[in-house]
Amino acid sequence: MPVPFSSPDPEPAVPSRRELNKAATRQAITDAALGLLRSKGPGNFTVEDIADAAGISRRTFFNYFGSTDAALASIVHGFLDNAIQQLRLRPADEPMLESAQAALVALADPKAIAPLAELFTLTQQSPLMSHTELEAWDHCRAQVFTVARERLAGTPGAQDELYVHALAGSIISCGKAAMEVWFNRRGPDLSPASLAELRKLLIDAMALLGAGFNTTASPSATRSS
Amino acid sequence: MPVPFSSPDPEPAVPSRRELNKAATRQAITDAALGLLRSKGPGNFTVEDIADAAGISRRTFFNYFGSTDAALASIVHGFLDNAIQQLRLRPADEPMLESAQAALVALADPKAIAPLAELFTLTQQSPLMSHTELEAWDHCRAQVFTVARERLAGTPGAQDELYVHALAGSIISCGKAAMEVWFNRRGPDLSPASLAELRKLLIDAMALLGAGFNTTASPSATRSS
DNA sequence: GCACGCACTTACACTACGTGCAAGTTTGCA
DNA sequence: TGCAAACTTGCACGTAGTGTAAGTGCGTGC
Repeated sequence: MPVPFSSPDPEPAVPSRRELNKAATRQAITDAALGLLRSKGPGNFTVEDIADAAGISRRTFFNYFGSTDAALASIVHGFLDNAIQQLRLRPADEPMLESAQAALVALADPKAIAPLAELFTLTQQSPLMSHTELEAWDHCRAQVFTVARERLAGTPGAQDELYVHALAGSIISCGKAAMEVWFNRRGPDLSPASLAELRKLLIDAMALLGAGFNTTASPSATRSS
Repeated sequence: MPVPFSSPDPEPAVPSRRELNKAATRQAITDAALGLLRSKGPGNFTVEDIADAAGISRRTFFNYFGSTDAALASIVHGFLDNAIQQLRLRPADEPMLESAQAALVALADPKAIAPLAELFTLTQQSPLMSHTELEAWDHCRAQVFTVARERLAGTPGAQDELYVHALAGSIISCGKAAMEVWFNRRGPDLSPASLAELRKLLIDAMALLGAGFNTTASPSATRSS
């Protein structure tokens, strides 16, 4: 407490004590959940275990998350929300596929992807995570849909609901596909070479989509480095 | 019954009494679940309610399905399994997107789509169904992946895991998009005109995918009849 | 036709989930 | 300092889902 005045923190909209407490509790919960996932494996711990590890009551856990899955999926949500943020930063007149490519590549960074990679490797072999993870991706799809609809509002021939829905869904599917292939190949490897491969996979996936999956007409898309 | 011998039913591998009983119970459960969904709305009935309505014990319900959601999602599974069957019937040298188009259009038939349409309209406004429905679509995606991998085994430039994963995911996404747009527009309408529109949406969605979402280069894709 | 074995159903018990409620505690504000 | 709102907590309750052991119906070999 160096400053006697109101704002020791130069952040916008001065985060109040309450907000900081809530954020800390939230973080403590996800940390505890991830720790238990590491030590006991998926499905082998209860909400009470998480609450104890986080130093809160069982009831309070449910004030933050609806289930253990939801607590863990918040990691995926964090990553994908970040991706959406990147997507919104792209110029509005850029083609959607290029924007998606850029947003995803920006996220292929150790800092952002490390928790996701660990979560993925810890839950890969068990279908216990699938529920909420699928929901997280679908939530992201809905947000891509919103962004795409805003952008294409004035584009002739693309104002169709069908076009926007299909595009958003396909972008998400290709992003998922790239990540899945990467995890299958590299596991929890976060080395620069591995991340470079992820970036290439993401770019290639979007290129495939843009080329309509025509293998004959995609010069630099399907071959590895 | 023209034959006095063992098989009055010309089906393969004579379904035994046990199998018939199981199938009947399974059907009774899904019927009961759908009925309760109609009368009470999503989330307003329990497993015990379903079991009572189906004339079985609560425990037996769990011998067939893991949750109420799963019981209802079996309808979606039935539809999508049917679609996969149609897909497998297509000639192996046909382009995947055309096969998918054909398989989906073959399913745009009142008989096959009626239960799906009702389920969809009953659960549309509530997210209670999303879990298992997303899983059903993802299960279908995995099967499309398998079919695609088998087909493209010898195709040069397409042997990539990435290509097959991205293709399968995108096909599913576009199929979902077409159905979603159709339900949003038509609700539970199963008239020939409505089904014709669904077929058109499915065809258009696959065409969009095949054209790489290039609006400029898709002559007959995005306009309604 | 009869009895044995297996598949299936059922009741019971138990753990864990998720939520409403009515306290108690902390924070923001006058 | 004192009050109000936000937040945490313990308690109670209904429901989900599973292990187990006993009962019932079906297929099979004798």
